[in-house]
Amino acid sequence: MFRKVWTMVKRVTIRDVAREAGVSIALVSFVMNRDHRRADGSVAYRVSDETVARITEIAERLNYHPNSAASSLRSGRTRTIGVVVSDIANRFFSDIVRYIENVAYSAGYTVLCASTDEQADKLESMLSVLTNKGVDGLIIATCSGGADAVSRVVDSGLPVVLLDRDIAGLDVSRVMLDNVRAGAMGVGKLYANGYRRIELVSYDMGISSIGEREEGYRRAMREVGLQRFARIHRTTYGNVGDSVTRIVSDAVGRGVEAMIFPTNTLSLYALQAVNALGLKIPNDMAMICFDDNEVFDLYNPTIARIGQSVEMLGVRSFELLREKIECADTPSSTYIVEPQFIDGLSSAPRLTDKKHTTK
Amino acid sequence: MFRKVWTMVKRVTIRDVAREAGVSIALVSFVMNRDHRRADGSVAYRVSDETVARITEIAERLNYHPNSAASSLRSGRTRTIGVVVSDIANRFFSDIVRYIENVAYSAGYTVLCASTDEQADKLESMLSVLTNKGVDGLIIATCSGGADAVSRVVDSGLPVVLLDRDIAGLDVSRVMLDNVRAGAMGVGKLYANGYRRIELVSYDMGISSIGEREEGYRRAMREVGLQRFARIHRTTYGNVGDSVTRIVSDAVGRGVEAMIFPTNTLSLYALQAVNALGLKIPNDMAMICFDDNEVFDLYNPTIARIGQSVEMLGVRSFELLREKIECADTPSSTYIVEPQFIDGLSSAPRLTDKKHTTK
DNA sequence: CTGAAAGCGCTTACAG
DNA sequence: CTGAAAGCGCTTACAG
Repeated sequence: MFRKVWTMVKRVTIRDVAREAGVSIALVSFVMNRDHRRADGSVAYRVSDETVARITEIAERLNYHPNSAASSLRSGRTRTIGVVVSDIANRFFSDIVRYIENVAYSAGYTVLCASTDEQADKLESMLSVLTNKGVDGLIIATCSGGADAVSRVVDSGLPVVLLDRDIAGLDVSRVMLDNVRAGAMGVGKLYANGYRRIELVSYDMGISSIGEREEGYRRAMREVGLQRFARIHRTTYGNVGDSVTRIVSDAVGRGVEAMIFPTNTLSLYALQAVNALGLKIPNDMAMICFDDNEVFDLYNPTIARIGQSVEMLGVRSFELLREKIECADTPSSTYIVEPQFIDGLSSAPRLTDKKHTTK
Repeated sequence: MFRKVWTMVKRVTIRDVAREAGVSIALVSFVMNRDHRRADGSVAYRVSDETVARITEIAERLNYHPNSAASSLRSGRTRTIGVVVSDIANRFFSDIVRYIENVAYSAGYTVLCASTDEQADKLESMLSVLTNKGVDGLIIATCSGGADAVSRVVDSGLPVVLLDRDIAGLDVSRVMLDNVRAGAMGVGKLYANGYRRIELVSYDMGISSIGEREEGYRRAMREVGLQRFARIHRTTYGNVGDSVTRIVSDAVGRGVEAMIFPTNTLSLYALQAVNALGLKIPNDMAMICFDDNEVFDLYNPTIARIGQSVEMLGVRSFELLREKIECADTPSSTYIVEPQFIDGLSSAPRLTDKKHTTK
């Protein structure tokens, strides 16, 4: 049965090309790889133009395609990278992966995807699958409890870029949002529009982005003298729906004027809660959401949110990874994406007859 | 520089395990692959339990991980599949890819993603990249003009499953929606709720799913005696926004009572148009959308739509592919997903004082 | 500027 | 039940 398959897909090898061209397989190999070598800057180009032309012509005519397993086995490189996120069906990550894919393919790399569902054991198993596959590097959005598994991969010497979520103390490149500023930004906008009792709905998940956004919120509340109103609600990932509704309902009952939902998933549950409770936004409660989703502009009223450039997150994380892969001495670097406030009626200036004091 | 990397990631090889265990490398190989062999049913299990235990224990202790490049080179299999869709950032496809990923990983396969942006030349280049990588099989949502490139891959003997979009005349497995029925379903629901002047907004793109949904619409209109109202508008992919708004505006002006938007992308643009035009749904115009998106339930009014099980699309396409990969003689089969109507207020019974005649 | 040769780490008949 | 040996198709020093 296998023999049948074998003969069907019988590949043209480098040997066939070499024979046809009357040169050695080494020369064919050299010609086929000249682009990569040039990109690396590692090897000088040394074959005459006519030889190159003849060999490439013959390769094309014979329909030669290098066997990448053989190439990988010999060279130790696969030109494949792994991208590990919490869930590729999560719009935030699927957008990023799309940009990574774009730049990776045009750089001659191929992308293996994996989702962790925010579970450390899945992260670990994904990392082991991908490293066994021999990926040249990894872009990782870690999850709570994932630090050890990621550290082990980093220690093995494999190039890693941390995306969106940090792990302290690792010598790796990083691409993340300025989360503290993003958290503070929500407070700033709401404050400027007359809201004072501003609360935050967050996760109890131990990932840096969440923690930093909370920190930004806290600091900003302090800075405008509202620390007495500061309150952070924490929901559990995977069980968010009901608790968000409960939290929002309770908050509105207590006279909370505005709430911030610092991830796209929380934001969607927040809108669901608003609908379920029949709240008038922003009169019953103002809100600022996070990330991007088409619903924010389609909803009535439009939803103000703090966005981050998924394009930059994707493109930069690939670029930083590529540098590490193609030049082992590249020092680690960090790229910080600035949050962008996208206005919406959900945080429109507060309508009120009584004046608020700042104090 | 490379030597440095080499020593850092110096792998434990099968030879080290064999030496440590005092057996041949062949036996180690056999033990390491026993699971896959069992799944194939192709080779009988023949090593004593104690030997297996000893070897696996040693492999674990030495932290042995098989080199998959070597394994692929020798065996001709990579345990990697390629998934080609139009855009992985499109919710419909990212959902499907997520399910494929789930089942693929648990079956020991890894997933390479690629997006075509509905461009045949990108499809072709993606297919060539993925086949060069030596994927064991491909799940393909083709695009307009992609038939030739896909046919060539199929002819090469590589297992292929067509997802969501058909190409006639190919001996491959298929997983698709019952598109004709889905198109008809929209008409049926609207008709039952009193709407008569029902039009369809579609693409001018040559993919089967679109064409079949149009066909279903046309047939259903004929069957309920409304062919005189049947009208299909075609927008151009990549330039949909403005034209949808124009089409909707014009339709409402002509007294059209309901419109069907037969893809998720068209649906989102439709909602944008409705907002831009300030239409009251369903009074100014009823609407039925397609696929799933959180906005449909969050929008006011809620949006009725025709959904398809992305889980089934993903899981089945992997299963059919796997069968083909692991048993070359498996005949092609087709799995049809039934459309599901999910109700919403956007197609609520028509409020009107004048009675409509069916004729 | 070009070639001969070693070898990457496995899997797979085949022989015992 | 187990081992010796060939070889998958490349890349890479090295020699000329």
